[in-house]
Amino acid sequence: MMDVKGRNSKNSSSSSSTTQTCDYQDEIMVVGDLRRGPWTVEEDLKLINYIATHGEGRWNSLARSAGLKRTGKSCRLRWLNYLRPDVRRGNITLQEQLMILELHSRWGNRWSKIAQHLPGRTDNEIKNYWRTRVQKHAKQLKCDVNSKQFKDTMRYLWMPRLIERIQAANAATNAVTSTNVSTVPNSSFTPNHHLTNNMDMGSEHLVMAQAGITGNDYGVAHVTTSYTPENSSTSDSFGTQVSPVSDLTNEYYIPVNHNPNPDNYFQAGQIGLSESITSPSGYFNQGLDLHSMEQNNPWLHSGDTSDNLWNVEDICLFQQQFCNNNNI
DNA sequence: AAAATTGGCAACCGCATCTCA
DNA sequence: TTGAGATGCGGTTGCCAATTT
Repeated sequence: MMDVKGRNSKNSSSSSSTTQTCDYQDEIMVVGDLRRGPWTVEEDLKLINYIATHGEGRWNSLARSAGLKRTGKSCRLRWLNYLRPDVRRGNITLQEQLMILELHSRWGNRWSKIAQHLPGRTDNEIKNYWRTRVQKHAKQLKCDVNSKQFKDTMRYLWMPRLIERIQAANAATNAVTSTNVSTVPNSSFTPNHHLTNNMDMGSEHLVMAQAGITGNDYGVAHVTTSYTPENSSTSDSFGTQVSPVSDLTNEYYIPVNHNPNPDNYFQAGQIGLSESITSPSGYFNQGLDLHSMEQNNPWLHSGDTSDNLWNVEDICLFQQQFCNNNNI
């Protein structure tokens, strides 16, 4: 592939190695036959029409055949990240945020893999979300995004809070739609139902179901247990507990098996989201009162669905109590 | 009101892996 | 088996709008 640098690149050495001259045209750099930079509507239409007729794949020849003066890579990226009809745009929902946090804690920066569990979201979008939102919080805390401190904060404060807000939203939705329950397909999650599907529902299913997203192929959830003070303070053989703060009753699994291979996590469906949002050593029973924290933080109820789920004061309080409770 | 800073995001790059002749 | 081209992935860049100073 021709190694050319566009206007976005600081490195101009490569372009000087080419024999072509640069010519700004409609604010888009043109090097030889190749255009770079933002796509025009015309180019988008060309790409859409070509793919509609011939399908996607073989991007280099596609670019040529479609009459696009772009690299194959550029065409592919444009299609996958922007033009594809099933690309979801707009704000990342609470459920999606929860999924991203959960999956990232498990897989790290495997954006593509994470994106597979967020229908319609691209790896690029998730990556951008992580960098702009999540890393921002790490920066505020003056800690590394990969540090245990930050991960703990994320897991024990941010994620439970997300769940609470999802539940709150669901409760409001259910209140509105409760008179029309019969219209909900059986694939949707219904609280207080003990459903059976051999535990084959992964966490994305749980979140989807919990979010009340219907009409998908996720099947039926298997909900096995409810939170009680007893089981909240004791762990199963995998140390799994449920946070009473989040009141996960009926909404998350208590895992019964452990699959050591993260790649098989969802396929096996043996471990639910609960594993990642549960508390260490019954932590939530030891005195942290997130509800009182919320009462002191009215902004938490602002209705913002982005990332105002916690602030630095929250986190400091959390960390202080965490250390106290664990004699750190 | 203007300048500086920040945040969000599209698009690019290099590298690794896959595919196929 | 091998090598060239295609594809996919994660990291990075830089534009631009919004916000702050």
